[in-house]
Amino acid sequence: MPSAPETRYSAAENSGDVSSRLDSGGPRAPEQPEEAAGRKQRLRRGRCRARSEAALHTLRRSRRVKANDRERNRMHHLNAALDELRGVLPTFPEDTKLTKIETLRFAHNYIWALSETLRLAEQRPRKAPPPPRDLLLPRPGSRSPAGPPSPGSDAGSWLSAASPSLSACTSDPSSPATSEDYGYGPREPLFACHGLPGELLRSGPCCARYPPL
DNA sequence: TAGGCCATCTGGTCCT
DNA sequence: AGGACCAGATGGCCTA
Repeated sequence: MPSAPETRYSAAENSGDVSSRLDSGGPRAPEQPEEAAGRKQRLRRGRCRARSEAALHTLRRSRRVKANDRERNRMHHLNAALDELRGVLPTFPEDTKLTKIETLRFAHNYIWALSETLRLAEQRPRKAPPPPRDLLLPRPGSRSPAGPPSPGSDAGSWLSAASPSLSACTSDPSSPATSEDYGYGPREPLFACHGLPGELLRSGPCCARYPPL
C-alpha cells in the first residue's frame, strides 16, 4: 500500500525528471559554447540527481525491509513469551489454546488468586484451606459436566448470584469487574485451575471471565 | 456471511 | 543514524 509521504516523494521525484526538462521543443537559435557547456552540466546534474534519488529510494526501501524484519522478529519474541505464559497457566483440556487477550487476563486472575491464597493462608494459619477444586469453564460447544452458565451471555446474572466475596471484584478500582469493562464478547475460555480454591478464582479481578461452579 | 483473531506491513515517535 | 516500540491498516483464516 503506497503511503502518502512516499507518494508525495514520488511526485517530487517526477518534477525533477530530466527528460521533461529536455524536450521543450520548438526551433532554437544556434547554441553558444557557454550555453552548450551549461546544458551539458545541467544534464549531468539531472542524471546525477535521478541516480541519487533512485539510490535514496533503494536505501529507504532496504531500511523499510530491515525494519519489517525486526518488527516481525519482535512480534515473534512477544508471541514466544506469550506461549511461555500459556504454558504455565492451567487449562483444560491441556491443549486448549487461549487467545492472547485471554492469556493475559487469565494470568492476571491467576496471579491474583495465588496472592489471595497466600494472604488467606497467613490470616488463618491453623485452619486448613478448602480442598483443591478444579474449575472447568467450557468454550462454546464444550460443556463441562456441571454445565455452568456462560459468562459472556449472562455475566451479570452469574455475578449477582455469586457469593458475597465477589465484592472483591468491584471493590478494587483497578480491577474491572464486568465483561463490559473489558469490552468482551461472548467467547468463553476453558480453564482448569488445579489446586486453587474455586472461590478465589471466581472472585478475581477479572472475575467476569469466570462463571460459578 | 459476519465477526473474531492473527500476522504482517507501515509510518511515526522516542531513545541511545 | 539506527533500533525499539507503538498503533493503524489490511488481508487471510476460522467459526458460529
